[in-house]
Amino acid sequence: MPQQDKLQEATITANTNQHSESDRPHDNRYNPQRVESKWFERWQSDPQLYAAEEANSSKKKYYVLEMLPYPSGVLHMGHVRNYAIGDALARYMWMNGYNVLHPMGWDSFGLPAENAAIQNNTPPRQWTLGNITKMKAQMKRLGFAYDWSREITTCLPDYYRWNQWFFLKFYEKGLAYRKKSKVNWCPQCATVLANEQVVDGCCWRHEDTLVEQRELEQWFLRITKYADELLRDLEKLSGWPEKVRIMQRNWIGRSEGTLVDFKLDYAEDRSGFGPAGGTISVFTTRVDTIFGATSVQLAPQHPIVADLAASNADLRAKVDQLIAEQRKAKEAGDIGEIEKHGVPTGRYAINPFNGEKVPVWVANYILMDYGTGAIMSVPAHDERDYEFAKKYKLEIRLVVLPISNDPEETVTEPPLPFVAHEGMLINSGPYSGVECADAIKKMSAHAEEKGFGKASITYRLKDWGISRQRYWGTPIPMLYCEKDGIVPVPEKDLPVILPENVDITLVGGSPLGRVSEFVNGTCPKCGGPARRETDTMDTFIDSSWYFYRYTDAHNDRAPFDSKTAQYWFPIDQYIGGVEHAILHLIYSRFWTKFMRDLGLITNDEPAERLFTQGMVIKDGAKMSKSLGNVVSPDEMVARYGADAARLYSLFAAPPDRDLDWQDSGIEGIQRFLGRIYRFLVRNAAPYASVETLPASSLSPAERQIQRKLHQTIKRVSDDFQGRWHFNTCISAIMELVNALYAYEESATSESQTRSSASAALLAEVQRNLVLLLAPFAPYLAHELWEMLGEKGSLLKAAWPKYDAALAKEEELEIPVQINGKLRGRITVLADAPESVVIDRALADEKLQAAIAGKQIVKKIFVPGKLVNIVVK
RNA sequence: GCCGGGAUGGCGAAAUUGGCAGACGCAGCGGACUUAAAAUCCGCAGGUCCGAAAGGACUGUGGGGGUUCGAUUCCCCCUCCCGGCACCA
Repeated sequence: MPQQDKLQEATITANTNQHSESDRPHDNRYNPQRVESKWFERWQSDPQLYAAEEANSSKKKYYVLEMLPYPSGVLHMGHVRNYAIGDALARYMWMNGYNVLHPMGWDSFGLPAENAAIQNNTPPRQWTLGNITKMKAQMKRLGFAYDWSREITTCLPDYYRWNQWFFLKFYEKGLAYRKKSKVNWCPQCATVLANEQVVDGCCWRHEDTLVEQRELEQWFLRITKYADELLRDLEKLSGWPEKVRIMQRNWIGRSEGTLVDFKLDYAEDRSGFGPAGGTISVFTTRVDTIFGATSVQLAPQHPIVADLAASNADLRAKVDQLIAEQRKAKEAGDIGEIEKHGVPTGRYAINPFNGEKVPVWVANYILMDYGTGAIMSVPAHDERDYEFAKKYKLEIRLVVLPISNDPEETVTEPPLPFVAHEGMLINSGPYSGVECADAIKKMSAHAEEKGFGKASITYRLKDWGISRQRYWGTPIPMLYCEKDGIVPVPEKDLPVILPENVDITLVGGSPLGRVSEFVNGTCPKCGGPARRETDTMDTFIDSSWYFYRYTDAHNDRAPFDSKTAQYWFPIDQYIGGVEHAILHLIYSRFWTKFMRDLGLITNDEPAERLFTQGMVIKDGAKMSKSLGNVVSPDEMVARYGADAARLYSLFAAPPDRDLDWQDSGIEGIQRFLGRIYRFLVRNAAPYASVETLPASSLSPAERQIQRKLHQTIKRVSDDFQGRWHFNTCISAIMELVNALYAYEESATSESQTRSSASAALLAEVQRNLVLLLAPFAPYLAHELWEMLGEKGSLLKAAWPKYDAALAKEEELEIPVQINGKLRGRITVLADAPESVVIDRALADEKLQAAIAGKQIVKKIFVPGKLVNIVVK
């Protein structure tokens, strides 16, 4: 990747310790800066350290991926947490003998680079690449084990050319198309604004300039073609959080219903149809209630409304008012709370089921971008229609009655609106007496037979508009020729390079449109002049397939090699913020399905398992500059070390929950690391035997340490396999260290010389302690590994195994309850049978006193847990 | 409004299958070391009450009810907080 070489290699100013005496190898004070800078240097000198093996490796593969960051210039604590989780997992998998792929890259196109360019007069490319250099250095300093040889940078041509290649494939397959669509337009800037740049309906840069809605031709990707599969395959994603699957399901929003055509009635005025024609197609999930339809409601932007208003200035003004109300509500984010308004058009439409004429209205609560932008209004059986009909005194006609469980009972009129689906039709011509569900089927079939409608499925999901009138993005590889129309750039001419030195500070239209050498192209068909597409692609394109590129990052003939991707995919574990639950993760799934249909891959889904970590908050709020509660990772690393920063972000809360950052908490973690360090400085000894010491050769105190060790290995291993509560893993390791301190104190007070067994045990415990620590605090673990005299790589040292027999307690203190209340404790052998334990409990003096004079009703024994004596 | 998630000491949290609530850590208090402090090491610690103490009683996981020998955990109702979606026809 030649472009990568232009990036300055990370230069690091790891704080080297000023006190030179601390260069003594076994200074008994833990100095994170000394330890970390030493290992940092070593790790930098080995670029192959974290490299994944080739796809033909005989080892089992494991692909662990954290969402790639936008290179804003600084890492924040949310990143640290995300990457600490992934890094711990990657290291754990390495130690378990897997061929691990753990890559990192940069989602480096996007608006902030343009804003920075305008503010600081720095070209977007320079600004972005500079930020990448800074953040890469931060990541390296934090000790994350990435295979940097696979690094991808989406804003560089060797990556984005494949965006263009994919776009051509979408176009080829008819899945990329152009259509007119509304955009936010600031007349002052003469450019398009993203939704988040519209503040209170005005431009973010021109506070008193109202943003207009303009219709522009835009490129769309036909994600709706996959809507059904995207929905269906959610079932397969058992390794994804239920929350994310539900969010995606709602986002796709599949809705079964019926399309019904209402013809405009022109009996009185045959002056005719406008361009939109004379048919209003409505979508309804309740076609069974159509005999109760007493009006048709159109969205204010409906084309038929435009026709009707064309010759009616009064109507036009009222409709414009409705549009304004709707837009205002949408911007305020409460379209659901909008006060319903409507205006009658004065025209009528004909209900094809009964030939009835119903008035046609325009209403501000009808959305043009859902369904057909038109509904039939059934006030008796819909909340919204009811509210509207009450307000405008429209007819309310009951056509469904509840079904009584008791056939004898006379059915009374239900309170309105009656929206339940369980009911029976009345006043519905031939369908009276039919139950709702049945009626929907019959009436849909009837509509289709008669040619005025059909059963239909509507999705909330819309096609993906990918055009951005922006500079810093992937150029869309299309040409417009006077003669040949829209012509794709031939594959061999890719990439269409984003020009440099474009003045984006000027307002007025798309920046690329002002670069004549870019705009003026040649039609590949006729050789004549052609205008290049000047829009760029949405940056979500970049992140929709980047994880495939990691498997074969330097391929210059294809986005990646299919066989290689097949080896690595699906991603075994994907980790990122829940804020990407919908857009990024739905686009990624869509892209995967499209690539599968192209024959590039064989997997249906990109990621087997998904983990969404919680946010990092401070003082009860998300960290933000405006609140002044931002904690800087650099500062934490400088003060406490990378290990402490990482360990704390894992310790303070389970990874899936929000983490409340407390500066005092990280100090405690640093103390803990110091405790381990000092213990090993005092006790480090080479581990000679591979065999675990037999329990019989140990004293009770030693046996207790051995037991604690095996319990700790079990707890940490189980969590990696299961629920990922690293906070409890770390507390388990703390408990082990505390036990070692207690043991050390008791041992030194008892005798000055240690038995050979206890020396061997201590060596075994320390070695395993370092192994357990390795995924969480790699710097210190490596230092201690060396201190123990170990020669091999800690990264690939075998993860410790526990012995269930050694982990088992021999004696247990069991609580004894009387009527469920704790009344005493007895100590019994772990495997003591029920009779023995109950007898012991009953024999206990204190318990006898509590039972005295009462009758024992029941004795409950839960092995290893408790005894409960129920008395009267 | 709908869909998720959550509420446990002064604070972050733990309790993995209905079985000793508060592990581990922070802050706090006491002690050791020190001329002193920092650092370190050891100990105490949910609340209320009784007791000189050892110890004991009661109470306690947002609120109310239920199931159970036993509920932080299961069921019903309610309150508040966080996130997502929202006139979706």
